[in-house]
Amino acid sequence: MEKKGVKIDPDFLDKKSKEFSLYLEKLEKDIIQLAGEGFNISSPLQLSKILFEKLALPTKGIKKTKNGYSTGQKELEKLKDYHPIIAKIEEFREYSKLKNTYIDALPKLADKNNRIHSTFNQDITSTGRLSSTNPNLQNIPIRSELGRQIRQGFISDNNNVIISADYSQFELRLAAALSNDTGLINSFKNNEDIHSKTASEMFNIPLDEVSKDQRRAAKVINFGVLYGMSAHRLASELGTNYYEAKHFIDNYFNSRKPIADFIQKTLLKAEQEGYVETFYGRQRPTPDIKSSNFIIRETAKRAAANMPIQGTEADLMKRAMIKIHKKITKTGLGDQILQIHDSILIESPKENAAKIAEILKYEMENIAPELPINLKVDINIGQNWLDI
DNA sequence: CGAGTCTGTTTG
DNA sequence: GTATCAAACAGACTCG
Repeated sequence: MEKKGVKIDPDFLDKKSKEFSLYLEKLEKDIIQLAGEGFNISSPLQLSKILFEKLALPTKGIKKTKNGYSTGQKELEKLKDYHPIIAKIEEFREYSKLKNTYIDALPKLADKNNRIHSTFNQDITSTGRLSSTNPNLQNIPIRSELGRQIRQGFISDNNNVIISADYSQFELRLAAALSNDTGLINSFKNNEDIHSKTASEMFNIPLDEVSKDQRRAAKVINFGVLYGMSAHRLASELGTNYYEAKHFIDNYFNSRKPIADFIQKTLLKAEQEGYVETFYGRQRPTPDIKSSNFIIRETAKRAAANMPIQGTEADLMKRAMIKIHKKITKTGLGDQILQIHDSILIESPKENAAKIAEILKYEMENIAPELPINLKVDINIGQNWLDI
């Protein structure tokens, strides 16, 4: 992946850069106007003074940092109704982040063939995942519509296509497998909507009576509570009160006994053995589990509960990548160009795409027959990273 | 002036 | 009373 690199479209990114520049200038003008004086919008310290001293916006419920009131996204959201400058600042942050970190940075790193060669570190993370640096190609935007467009700047070479293979619900499937939660395992086997299923069990109602909000709550819980999300944060994410959130969490663990037991077992191991491990034996030491400091100790517990699942995912991905190298690269069909934790990207001549798709799906879905879970892989094919 | 920290934003 | 895990990076800022 490092040697092959991934091709970008510098003309596309240059065009985007100019668009963004124009709009940022306009935003900056508007913000200065609303503030009544010039200042560096990118400086949280200066911005904080403008918002909370000059404009005297309410500070009730605003988090403090070392240097004053916080201007983070969450805090700005609370101020939105008090002043039109807030929305502009949020927009300024979004556009400048995308321009500075991606649109302008990526073309500088390309070689003469317009390919970017990231470094994939194999000995950095505490769970066994890869990490990507210079540039980090594992955090290219996708969640916001504006940011997602940047993916159009990642393209295949002439006559080639990009093929993506993503594990569906990787984390939850691994949690089900490692805890041997037969109910959850069967739900996956039957291809059920897992968030709706969770909601129906949590709220003790039939599957077809699950409301949109109930499904949304179950989804947040499926991703967060597994690793120790507090009732407090769950309440703020769902917009409900603390007691209801606490009730949700209790219900969740009551209806997912095997997962609750698995977490307990993992924590006990961390305390007694001083480490936790993946299904295949990759270890992470857990010295902080015995810390006398509550915050450090509780943080260590959450990290310990998370590691076997995230780490087993990482083990499986690495095993899959080796298999794919053997079946796809060594046979001359195509090259791996990126790995993003639960997802692999291949570049190949377009006439090989169908064959590669078939190999990817089969090899990745059958990478761990020893685990009591069926893995599911989604394949997409396109000319650029936005279309897949 | 360079190294390191802080704040804030991006991803799985 | 404390509270989701795992990463990288830009720009501002501080320190020696």
